Amino acid sequence: MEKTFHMLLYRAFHAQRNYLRPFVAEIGLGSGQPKMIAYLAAQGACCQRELADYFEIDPAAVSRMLDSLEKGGFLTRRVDESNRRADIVELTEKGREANDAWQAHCREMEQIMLDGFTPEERERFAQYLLRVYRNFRDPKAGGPEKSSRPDNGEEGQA
Amino acid sequence: MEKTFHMLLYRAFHAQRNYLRPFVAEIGLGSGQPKMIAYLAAQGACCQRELADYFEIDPAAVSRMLDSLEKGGFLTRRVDESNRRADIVELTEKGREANDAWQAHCREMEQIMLDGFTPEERERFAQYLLRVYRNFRDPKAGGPEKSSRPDNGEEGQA
DNA sequence: AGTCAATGATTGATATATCAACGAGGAGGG
DNA sequence: CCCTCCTCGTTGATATATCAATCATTGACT
Repeated sequence: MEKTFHMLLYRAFHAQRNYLRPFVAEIGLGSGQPKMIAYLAAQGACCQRELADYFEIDPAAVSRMLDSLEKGGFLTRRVDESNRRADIVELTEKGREANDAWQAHCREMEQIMLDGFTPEERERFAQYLLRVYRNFRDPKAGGPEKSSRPDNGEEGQA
Repeated sequence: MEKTFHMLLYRAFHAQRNYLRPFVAEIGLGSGQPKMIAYLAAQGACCQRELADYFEIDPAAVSRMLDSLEKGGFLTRRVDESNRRADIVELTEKGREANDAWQAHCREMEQIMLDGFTPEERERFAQYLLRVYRNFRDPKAGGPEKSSRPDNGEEGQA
């Protein structure tokens, strides 16, 4: 059990999340919020649907996280006048500062987690993770056909 | 942003979780419950503290998940007479059957996610994930040590 | 023994996620 | 023009997770 990939991925992911938790709290964010401000800092203003699509989470989760971030002054929401269903979400200066602090912790974390990895190993590791992600997105369907995974769009977002 | 290890790990982990979700629901379990019954099936009866320690989650989360599993008839709880603070948690037959179904889905998932990986690549990938986990558990404490060689197969952790 | 700290489990408050249902706005076909 | 369908966002119900506080039991020290 300990050596299944399911468990190995669980351990690595949880260790990462547990490492970051105190830093995220110190910045004044909730555990799922840094990725929102990171996307907004990197890609600029966007609608909530784009955030939900990019991180593959439910739009409802985005809605509630942005409520909290907006109340905390990290971002603003305003109606998109060219499509009045959508909101335009944009970072404030406070949001950008929070992102800078978070990125610094992420860089430090990457040094710790990859300690002892050669550049070649880092590259291979990144490729392995990406291949796993792509295998889930585009399964080979070689065996029994499962129709539970309808086609989901393009791969080259952002 | 897309190519940070933080994001790559997030993508791989989420894809795995999203793949498993419909199967877990079909078995009649919640998203965090399969790992509980998997541990109990593999290691035998234990107390709740042991589950919390093994999966590195809060004992409160274990308590509530076991409430649900007990109510669903997947396991039983009884007081440990040799330490009346602790409960002994043990799978029922229904719990073992649920685990069998879950393990089957896990094996199928591993085939999908590692499609195209050679045996050597699988082994390297597993070692990389394990090294990341161990780097988080035992950080090098800041020193510029270049010669760490953590690829020994032994692990005396826990 | 009697006090006090540590341990195992539970409960409450809150954040993150899902799904389902809804309201509001927009796009096309009668 | 109006009706239908689709999209974007929100809200409610529920599951998983955290932290903090509590209760009961155990163990250790005086």
